[in-house]
Amino acid sequence: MNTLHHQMDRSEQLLFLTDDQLRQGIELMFFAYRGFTADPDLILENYAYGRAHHRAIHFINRKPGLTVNALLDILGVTKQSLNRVLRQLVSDGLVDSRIGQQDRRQRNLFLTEAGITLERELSEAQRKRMRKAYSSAGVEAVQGFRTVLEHMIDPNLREKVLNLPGES
Amino acid sequence: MNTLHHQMDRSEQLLFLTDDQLRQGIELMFFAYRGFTADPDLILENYAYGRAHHRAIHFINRKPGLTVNALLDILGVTKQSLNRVLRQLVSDGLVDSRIGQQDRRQRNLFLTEAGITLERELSEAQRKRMRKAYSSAGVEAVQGFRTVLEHMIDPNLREKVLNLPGES
DNA sequence: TTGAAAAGTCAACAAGACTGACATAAATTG
DNA sequence: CAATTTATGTCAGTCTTGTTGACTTTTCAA
Repeated sequence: MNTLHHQMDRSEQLLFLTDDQLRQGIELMFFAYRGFTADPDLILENYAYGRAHHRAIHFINRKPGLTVNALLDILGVTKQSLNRVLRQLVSDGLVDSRIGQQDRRQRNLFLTEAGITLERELSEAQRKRMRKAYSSAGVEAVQGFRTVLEHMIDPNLREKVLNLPGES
Repeated sequence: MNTLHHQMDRSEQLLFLTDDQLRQGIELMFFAYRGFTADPDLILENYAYGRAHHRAIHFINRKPGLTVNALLDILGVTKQSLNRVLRQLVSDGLVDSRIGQQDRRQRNLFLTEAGITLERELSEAQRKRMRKAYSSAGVEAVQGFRTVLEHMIDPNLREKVLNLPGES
């Protein structure tokens, strides 16, 4: 019902999106995501950590001092789930949890020196793969990649997530 | 050490890839993958199935009659892990496991009518999101998206996986 | 015939999600 | 000020999906 192109809006007609082309995109996402997580996963094994730890470390590094609730919001997991990971990271000395200045109920999360070191090791590996993919694909491809991914994010989260920029 | 661009090859110099741009790509992958799996996940809940079931169903539909070993190879999990899922799907009447014609040790996997129905429901949802993203992004963006993702796949798997085309 | 391969199974374990219930401290509101 | 809400943390139990290791059956191939 897609191949005879009634019912398609203008942009879809321009693209001629067959189910087969869409399926290729779907599989590409599946296999690429596996590649995307492969390098950090290997590193994390040496520390007996998992992806959950990586994600926490990434976003704490990304927005130093963010609160637990803010992190929960970004990660989209329950506080019990995050807490397990966070407790480990704090007791292992990778994350520092400081009582909030304005609101003493809140906890502001920071990476310690050790935390920053691990974050760097993980993100170096991930950037290396991303850099290779970007380089092989070329400038225009990169822009296209970003645009499609942005549109794949849930509309509710899109704004929140794309406006995350903190540091640089 | 990336910002002062020594040590970069030609294509990287052309792209001017800062760590910050790469980090944006990384986060885009994270959030987009979440969107990518969100719709099927909702559907699967109604059947008390998970992503593992979805993946099996997807690739059995993709290459009807493929063997257990071939599926293991694609999915990259242990046979014990796959077997648990497969056993459910077979006993629930979604997958048919037939003794191999040439080699009777093998099992050829097929979707039943019910399996095809569920596959369609799942892939419709996923294609819908993919179609929207593609349409909003435009033709050139789609090509770029595909190119970058292809390069993000593990080099070992890349060939194997991109040459999967079976049906259409 | 002997050994290897394909598939299946049992058992135990771990990570990382979930729900539900409850506790504490601090802020906010009436 | 008292009552309520918010932010965080924790305990306990469950589920899915992955893992290792050991073992069996059937079948093919040398």
